[in-house]
Amino acid sequence: MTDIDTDNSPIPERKRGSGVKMVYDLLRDEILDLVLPPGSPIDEVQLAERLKMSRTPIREALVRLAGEGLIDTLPNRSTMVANIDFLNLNPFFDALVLMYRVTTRLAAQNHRPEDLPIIRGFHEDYAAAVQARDALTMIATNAAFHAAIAEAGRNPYFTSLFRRLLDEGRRILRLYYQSYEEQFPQRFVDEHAAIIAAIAARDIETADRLGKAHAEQIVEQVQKLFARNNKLDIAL
Amino acid sequence: MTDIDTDNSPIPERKRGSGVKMVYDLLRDEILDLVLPPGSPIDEVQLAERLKMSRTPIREALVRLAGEGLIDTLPNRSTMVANIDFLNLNPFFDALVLMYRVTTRLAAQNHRPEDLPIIRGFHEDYAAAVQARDALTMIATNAAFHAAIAEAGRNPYFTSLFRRLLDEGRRILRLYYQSYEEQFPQRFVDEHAAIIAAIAARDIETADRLGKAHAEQIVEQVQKLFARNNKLDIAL
DNA sequence: TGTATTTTTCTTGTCGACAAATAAAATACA
DNA sequence: TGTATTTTATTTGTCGACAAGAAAAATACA
Repeated sequence: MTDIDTDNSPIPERKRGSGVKMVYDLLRDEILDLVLPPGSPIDEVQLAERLKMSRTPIREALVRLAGEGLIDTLPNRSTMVANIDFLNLNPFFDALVLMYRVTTRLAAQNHRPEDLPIIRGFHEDYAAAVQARDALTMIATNAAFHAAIAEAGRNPYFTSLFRRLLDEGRRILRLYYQSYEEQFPQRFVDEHAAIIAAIAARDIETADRLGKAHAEQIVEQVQKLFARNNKLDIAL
Repeated sequence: MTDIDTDNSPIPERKRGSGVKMVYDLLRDEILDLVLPPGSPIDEVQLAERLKMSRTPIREALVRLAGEGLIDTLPNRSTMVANIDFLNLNPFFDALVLMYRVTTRLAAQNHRPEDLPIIRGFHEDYAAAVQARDALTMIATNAAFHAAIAEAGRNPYFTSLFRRLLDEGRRILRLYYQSYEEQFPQRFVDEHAAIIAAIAARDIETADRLGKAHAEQIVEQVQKLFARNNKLDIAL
């Protein structure tokens, strides 16, 4: 082995403020896709070596992730990917259903014409993923679709909470879809279309009702997966 | 002026993890009490000198505060206390009213016996502040009272959003009470008592209704202050 | 005098190093 | 052999220093 890099390290330089964002995005994606499963230890030094930067920007990214509840930090000890409380998902479901409702309702009330193409774009991406039976893309595009609706509702407080819930939902769904290759039914695509129509028509009450029903469908679907999984666990 | 500290700097040492929390709490309090008004620049070096520590823990505290929306950071440039969008407080009011409702409802549903003494304690603190016509303590204890109710509701997603809204509310109220020495009416104390009763009785619907009415009262009160202030602004 | 360009200053972002706190390993002791 | 104590090792929290980026100041030019 020689001292000279095989690639002669041509461009090891990054732009000045990009380090933190790079680490943040990388870790966030790996956490949400369960590449880093809940409970995984996160080693600052190791990350620093891998990404060829000092610990400082990595530390800042970790602080931000901790603020969003994606990692847990034990003082003076280890830091690890946040666990999911599978024994009591009710608070999560409660918050998720309410935010589905509220953001859909507000989108019907406050959206601007330029919002609709964006929402429709994610809707089509989602439909394509359903067609292709690509569960992972379905999970991600579904979250993006509803996040876009929330943006159109123009309430940053609701939007930020909803994004956090959708992120957590990605982790939960990913956990079950990777083992069972389940898929969202076509029904969800149709419901998305109906939601878009209600928003475009500025029909607030219908949007509210559809948002709530859609959310409860999803919760029910997840709970079904859970029940089946628990039965299997017991059977084994 | 001599080089020797007047106090001989006897214990300049802090415990290891306490630096960040100290800075965070200090800045948070100063921001919420408008000691640092919206738009104030925050100088890392200056803070480091004042608190006799390096910039690293200060930076970490700033990252956390930015994550909570209390400060804004411009890349490679200044960082300053987050502004308040006075021209459009509707999203704030919408979110505030909904969280008042939801947290009060959930408290009626999920509280445990040990939660009630805590809630009643803040209730008494608030009543005392009203009696003493101490506007600042009223603002703070009112927020603490409702945060305690949210905790009893045991939904961390709602609680964290609600805390953020209550923080923002402290800033808004503080701005107006410091100029007009207005005060919350006795009515709010009575409403608080009724809310506690509904929670203790586990009367979910009543708690929901009272929480909503109480929130709308507060929003109306704030909007009244705004209207009066705007009239004065125009008159001047 | 007004505008464009260069220089300076000031603040932030990143780095490498060191010390404290904890966990793990090793040792002593019963 | 089992428990308590010391020692080692690993990881975090903090520090001081330096360089990049942008604003402000100074200069050049019309």
